Amino acid sequence: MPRIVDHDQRRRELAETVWALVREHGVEGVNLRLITEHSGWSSGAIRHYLPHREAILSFAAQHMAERVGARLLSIPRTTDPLSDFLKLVREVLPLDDERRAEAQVWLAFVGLSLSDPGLADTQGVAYRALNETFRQIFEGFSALGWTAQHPPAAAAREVQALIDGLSIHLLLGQITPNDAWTTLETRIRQLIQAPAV
Amino acid sequence: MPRIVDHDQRRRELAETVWALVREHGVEGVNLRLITEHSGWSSGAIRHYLPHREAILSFAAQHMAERVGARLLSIPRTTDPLSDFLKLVREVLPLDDERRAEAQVWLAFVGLSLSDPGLADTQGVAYRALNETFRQIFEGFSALGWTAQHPPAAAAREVQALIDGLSIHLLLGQITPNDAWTTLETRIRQLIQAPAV
Amino acid sequence: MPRIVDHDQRRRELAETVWALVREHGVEGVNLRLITEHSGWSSGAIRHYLPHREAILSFAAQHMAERVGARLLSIPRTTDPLSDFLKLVREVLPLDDERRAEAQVWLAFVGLSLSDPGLADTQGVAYRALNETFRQIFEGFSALGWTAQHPPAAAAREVQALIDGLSIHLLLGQITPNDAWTTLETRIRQLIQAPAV
Amino acid sequence: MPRIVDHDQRRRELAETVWALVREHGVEGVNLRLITEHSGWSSGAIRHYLPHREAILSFAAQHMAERVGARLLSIPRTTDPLSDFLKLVREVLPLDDERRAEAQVWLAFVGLSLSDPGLADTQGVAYRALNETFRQIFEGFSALGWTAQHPPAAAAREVQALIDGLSIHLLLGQITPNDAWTTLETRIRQLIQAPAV
DNA sequence: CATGAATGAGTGTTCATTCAT
DNA sequence: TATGAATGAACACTCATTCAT
Repeated sequence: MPRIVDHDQRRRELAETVWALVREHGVEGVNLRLITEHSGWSSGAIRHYLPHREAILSFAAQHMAERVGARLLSIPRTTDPLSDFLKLVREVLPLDDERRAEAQVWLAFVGLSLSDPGLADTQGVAYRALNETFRQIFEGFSALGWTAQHPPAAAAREVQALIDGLSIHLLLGQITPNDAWTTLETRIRQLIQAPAV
Repeated sequence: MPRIVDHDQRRRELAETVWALVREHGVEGVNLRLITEHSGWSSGAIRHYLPHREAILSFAAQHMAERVGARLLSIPRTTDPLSDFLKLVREVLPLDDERRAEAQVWLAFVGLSLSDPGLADTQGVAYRALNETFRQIFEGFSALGWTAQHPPAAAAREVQALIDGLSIHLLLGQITPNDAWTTLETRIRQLIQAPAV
Repeated sequence: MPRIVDHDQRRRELAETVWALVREHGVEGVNLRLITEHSGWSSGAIRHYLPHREAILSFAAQHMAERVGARLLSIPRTTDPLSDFLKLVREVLPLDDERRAEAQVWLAFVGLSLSDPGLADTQGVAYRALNETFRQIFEGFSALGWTAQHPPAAAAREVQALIDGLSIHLLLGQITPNDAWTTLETRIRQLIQAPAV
Repeated sequence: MPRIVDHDQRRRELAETVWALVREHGVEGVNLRLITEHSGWSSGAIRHYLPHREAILSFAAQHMAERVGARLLSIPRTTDPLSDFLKLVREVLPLDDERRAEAQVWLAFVGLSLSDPGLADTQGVAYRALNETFRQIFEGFSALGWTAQHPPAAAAREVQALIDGLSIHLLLGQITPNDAWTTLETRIRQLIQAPAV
């Protein structure tokens, strides 16, 4: 009997190699030679798990979205929902190196997804997942009477746009992590205000 | 006697071909064969004006930024500065087909600029030019006493992030032009409020 | 205790899969992946019976020749030798779908055998076996005084060439089964004529 | 101005290299590396004239058919039509090395054409061109009253099948050039008989 | 200025074969 | 016996770039 292999585990391992290469060379700069060299696998072995380049990149993009999503879910809830929300938002902004790496991969794939319907799907799913999360949170605040004038969907939309816009500017090195965070936090605190007792 | 040719005019003509190709094939999908076929020029002729692929793409990105910048400058000033500002902001959001095309090119290049220092420069210049424009406008409002609590730089930063984030979501087809504009306009009107007399 | 397996039976089963694939993809289009998929065997299992691709193809060609030969031998003899001969000849012309499939495999291998000595051997053996059969038959007619002027060997040669030529033209779709059969039958009836009493 | 090149001349030159390689390695054994090595051209140069492997092989097959056709047309007519016809037929049988080489290429392509519609077309055209030539010749004999019982179309069909069958057997080394020629000549002389005066 | 022929390294992908299990 | 993971050379093809004309 041949060795038994967890195909999905292998794919996830490979995705991490791909992320690193995407950061360094851009998505289109990632080729199979680089992947074989950095992953230590032969091209044939890779093919067992992901049949071609497109599948490799697509899986890497998808797995990245899943990883971020999973991390958001793992944030513990406290008795302070505003603080919880700020913590969650902090998880997606590229304020430190790890998150910056993730965002680089995200932006590289977003740029490509404009002319690649497959990647566009992946990006769409990721957008909607986060949007839904935000909307539910704002509905929670709304139920508490904490968001006077903003409909939850509009607030979710605005915060998400602000996050993605600030992310780009952070990645381009045009704003500092501090400014980005202040901008976002200030706006969120405006949107969500506990009613005076 | 060599024919007299306006090199820069030629380059600009070429850039328009490149934009169209970037939209259809993505930046990395643009190759010289496509450019020769769609521009009607031979590869050798192209070489006279832009020596290699990188220069072609870089010029196309730069010229795009300049075109948008020029359009913003051409907006006439009226006696209603808020309305002027909203008009200006509308010019950069991808709400119609023309602007959408521009934004596609922009985002394609942004995605690439993460792993390409040359393009990153171009994007940085474009960012700072717009940021400066916004800041000056907000300073104008500030001088009028129309922006109570927001420092001009912070307001400019926020609006610019909102624009770029909404642009991405528009390009990805995740929000409607209407929602995008409402989100942006509402926020700008919050930031800029004429003091009660 | 190892399972007892009839190796030759397995090989013959495999050959039938290979024939089908040869018809659809051409000899060179047949690869191990296709064979594993269509035979339901793993590549390792195949290897037990036929060590490599060349052996697989060679066996398939050989087994095809044997199958045709066996069918010819199984034709019952009657008291009418001319009719028997015509029946035999009908068995090798690709006039119906089954025989057409056989002939396709034959021709595919013939085309290859020009640059593959191993296959050429197989084709040579098949040629000589049929030639011998034909010669003996013509010698029979000769003994009966039914073939006035044609030496048996020459007649065998001509009929065999006619069969193979017509087969190619049938396979290429350039003549109809009817025309092919008429051509062959007419010629055979000329070659073999019962003497007037 | 770049060097001016006769594309078709180049293609014909290339075809000769391809023929030699087909003879040695079989059609499927011909790869671009071999072609570049034996033609002395770079792969890119080849691409200028024939865009991919399929086009190279297809052109080689087609050009071979055209070459044989042209040679048949160049045979001078004499006052002895039977002798002319025998001369023409000799031109297509692989009796000497040059014609043998041609026939090898032909057979290799025929074998492939069964699973390749494009090549099948080429082979069909070649078949019909020769068939038409033969039929017209037999009609000429018929008009002279030299072919008593055989309809021209049937005679053409038979001779063509005989030629192709004998060609295969010659290529497979199963008959001698002498036997092949005797078989064919004898049969043709039977089909075409000047009426007794 | 302009052409397009020519280069050849580099790409993704295929595939027969090996071999640990 | 049998599996299928793993190998890596080979393949057709692409492409930015060079350069003689």
